[in-house]
Amino acid sequence: MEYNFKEIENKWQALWQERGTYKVDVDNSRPKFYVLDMFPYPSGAGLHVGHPLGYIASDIYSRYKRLCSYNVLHPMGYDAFGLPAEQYAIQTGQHPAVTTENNIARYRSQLDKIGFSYDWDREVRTCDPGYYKWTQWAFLKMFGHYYDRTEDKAMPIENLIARFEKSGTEGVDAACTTEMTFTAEEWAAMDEARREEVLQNYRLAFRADTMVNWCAGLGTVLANDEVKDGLSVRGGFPVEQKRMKQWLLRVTAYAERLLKGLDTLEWSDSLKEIQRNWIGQSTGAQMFFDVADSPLKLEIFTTRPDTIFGVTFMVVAPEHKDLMTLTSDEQRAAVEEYIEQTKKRSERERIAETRRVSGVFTGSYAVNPFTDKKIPIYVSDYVLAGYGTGAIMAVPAHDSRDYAFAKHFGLEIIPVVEGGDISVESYDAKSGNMINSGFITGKDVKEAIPMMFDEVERRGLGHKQVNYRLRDAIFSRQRYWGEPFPIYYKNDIAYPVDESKLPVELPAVANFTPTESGEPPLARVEGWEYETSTMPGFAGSSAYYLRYMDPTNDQALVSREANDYWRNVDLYVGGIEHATGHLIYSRFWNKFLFDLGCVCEDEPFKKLVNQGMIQGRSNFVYRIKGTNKYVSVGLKDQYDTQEIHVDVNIVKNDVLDLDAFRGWMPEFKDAEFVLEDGKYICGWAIEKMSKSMYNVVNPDYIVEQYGADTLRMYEIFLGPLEQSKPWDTNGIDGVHKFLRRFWRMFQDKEGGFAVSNEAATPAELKTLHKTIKKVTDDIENFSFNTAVSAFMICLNELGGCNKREVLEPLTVLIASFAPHIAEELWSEALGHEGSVFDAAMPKFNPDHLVENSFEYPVSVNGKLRFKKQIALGLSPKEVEAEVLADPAAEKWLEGKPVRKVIVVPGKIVNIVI
RNA sequence: GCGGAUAUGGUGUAAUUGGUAGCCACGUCAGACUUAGGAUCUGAUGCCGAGAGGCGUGGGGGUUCGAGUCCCUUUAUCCGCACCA
Repeated sequence: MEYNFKEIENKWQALWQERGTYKVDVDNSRPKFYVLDMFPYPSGAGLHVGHPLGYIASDIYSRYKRLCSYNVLHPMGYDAFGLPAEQYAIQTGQHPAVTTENNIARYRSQLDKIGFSYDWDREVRTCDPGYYKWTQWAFLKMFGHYYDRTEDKAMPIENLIARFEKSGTEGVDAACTTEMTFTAEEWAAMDEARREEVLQNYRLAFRADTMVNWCAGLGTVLANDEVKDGLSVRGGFPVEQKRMKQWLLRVTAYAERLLKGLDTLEWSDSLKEIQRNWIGQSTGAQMFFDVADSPLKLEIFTTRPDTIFGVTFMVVAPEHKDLMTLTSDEQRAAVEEYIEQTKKRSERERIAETRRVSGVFTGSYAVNPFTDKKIPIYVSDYVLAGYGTGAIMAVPAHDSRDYAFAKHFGLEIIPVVEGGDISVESYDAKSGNMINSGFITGKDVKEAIPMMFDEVERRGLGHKQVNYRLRDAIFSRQRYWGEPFPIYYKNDIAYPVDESKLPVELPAVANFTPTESGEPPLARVEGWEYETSTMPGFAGSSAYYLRYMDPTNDQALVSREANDYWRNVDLYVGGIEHATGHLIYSRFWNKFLFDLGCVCEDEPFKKLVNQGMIQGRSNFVYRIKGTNKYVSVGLKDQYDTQEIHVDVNIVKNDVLDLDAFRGWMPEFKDAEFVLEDGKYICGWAIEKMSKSMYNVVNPDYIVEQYGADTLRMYEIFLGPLEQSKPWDTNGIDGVHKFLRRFWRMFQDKEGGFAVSNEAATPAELKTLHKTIKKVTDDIENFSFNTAVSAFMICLNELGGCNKREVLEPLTVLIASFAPHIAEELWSEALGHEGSVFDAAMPKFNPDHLVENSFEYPVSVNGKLRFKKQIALGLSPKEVEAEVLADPAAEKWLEGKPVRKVIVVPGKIVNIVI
């Protein structure tokens, strides 16, 4: 009986569905384990062979945990709202609701073919009203809360109002956009509009007039993580800075907790580092500089208060709030022109011209509080309005940007730290002795910094301050395909929709295209009485892992019972591209819900594994220029050729199928070839997998040709999970061959299933238990590629062994990787009823590994070494004699039977007991 | 510029974590069987050399009895941040 993977896979996929094999529920008698994949955007292109890698890895782990008798939650859903889905709809001229539905159906059929263990009863779609009700609900909660720094958590906005009524801002320490001070009387005197304006300064979801990333190509604003190098991540359209009134989430309120929480997570160091950089914490001093002949004080932020004796000028950002006040009449025209110029420069230009020095003197002077010298105040766009206070104290001797600026404008440069040569360049290092610096002269920089913090505070010049690079997330999009805001307006005051009225459903419209002006599509809907922007893509994906726990609950996002049991995600598998987007927002969202007492864990994703990207491997043919003749790669240098991508599906092991090539496209119909060794060998290169490079491999095709089990095992056999690597269909035969061999082990010579009940030999048991140990260790370490190797070694060693005692545990062991074949063999060849996944993971028994090596202490040449055993220039026999005569070794070996002493000449000693 | 990662045969990779580098596959070569096939099985396969032997983990240095692994330095590639004070 041949290994008919098609029949087996269809049979078991149907049976799993019929029996509800992967359905899970809260079961307090068993420990839970939650394995989550980052749910996909159902794009129009469908899955290519790279997409399922992470799903396969998490599926292996889920099945393994289940075999270890955990109650495993392993759900799947669709991130269906947002730009990608909408862009696809616009491109194809169909309604996003229709394309989304179609794309989901296609994804589902592709996923089903691979044989995943998802509990599809728990599927969520972010575009379902029943789902986005809870996205809107969370938004309302954020609207109704502020972040209290004293309590270090989110608190109801009513508490803040009560405090304002009682004592104004006195004693209030809350996260806000701009610091405010007012009394209870002043609060009482405010009208409703003014009060709401004040509250928006504190709400965790708030509306503000701020500089935003405006993308005309997409017709919407974007969050910082959706912009890269001045271009939109989706579509690559230019992005400009524009002042607009937008909804934002006060993510910055959680900056410190987001940073600290990282230490508790089992994430890769590189991913944690990306998040740390994104949050960008820096400790420094917030200080006030007096402005000469003015009541104004200039507030700055610096991480190097030690260099204050070297401050020779100040710089403010073009958008600085006090700039016009600082500007003298003589300089007014020049400054105004500079501001105008800055506005015109796009984000891209600013990035491109990073090192170009520009700026204008404001006409005012500040006073250096430590030297009492008058120093000029400049405006320049190298100072950013959005970071710190939008103003800096410039220390040209020790900051390369200040240095360039000082050189350009001929300003004084005073060195205050020893080291470097400031006639050539600034000395930026944070080490060396202070010079020219009054009371800190002679101190090291590391000592001087804390001394200056103290001195600044003692003199009342300012205080120590922690700053973050992280910005509040822009939360509105001028697009159609997203969650509507549960907000309506009266006299431009925002009011929340009552919770009982949720969800506010997205209206069906015929025209959903964005507009150039930024007027959202919903503004065209007659009778639409709510906010016309919609929420961004990350809104729906921020709490989906909670919804899987209790997907149909219409009373709560997740019930207390379900959340108490499933808690948070034990293993999260997905791409690293979400490091600064989804993975920050989700953590923020979860921490907020945690503060409210809605969820029981502070962090959503305990362990996270980033699968590497699977790239394409393109093939090329070489056309001799001006002809229809193609030359094999080894001979191409003898001709003047042109490289042409050729479909990888008509190439096998880099050998071109000539007939298939002639039939591929009309222009190749009469192609002629210059062969080498009778073959046409193609060139190859690693590139992104994309249609235009003809290197896309569809998983459906692989499943058709080799079966899902082969696809699953081959994907992970390609290399380490976390590493990026190219897909190469060559080589898949090795894995397929392995599965066929495994299948044949259960058969007799006539080809019928027959397993022997004969007892296994010690050698067979040794192989089996070595494999159990290796494979379970490898799964725990996500080293799936080496686990597959271990299976292959196992079969090589077992030869034709067909004993039940060996095959039965092997079948369970392999079931996580190749579930279909395991199920079939489990029931048909081994005669079990029910699923192999109701069995238990085979237990490793070290007794079967007869030979064990141990380290032991030994003295050689008078030196006692405990770590490893060393023999210097001795023959094996001499070492053996010496080792056995060694009192330390003797003591260590006491009572242990010595089987063998292994000596690698002159090098190693191992004792086998 | 700052931060992170990677570098091993023709190819993908492995290495008990400092102990005989190249496991397992692909490919290639040779052989067996054969209904001639993209089936199955067996063997060989890092490089140089006829051989003994020598050389070999991007380059250079170091620690060590011993380094793919640790340290310093350098190069290349990829990723993240980027005028962040």
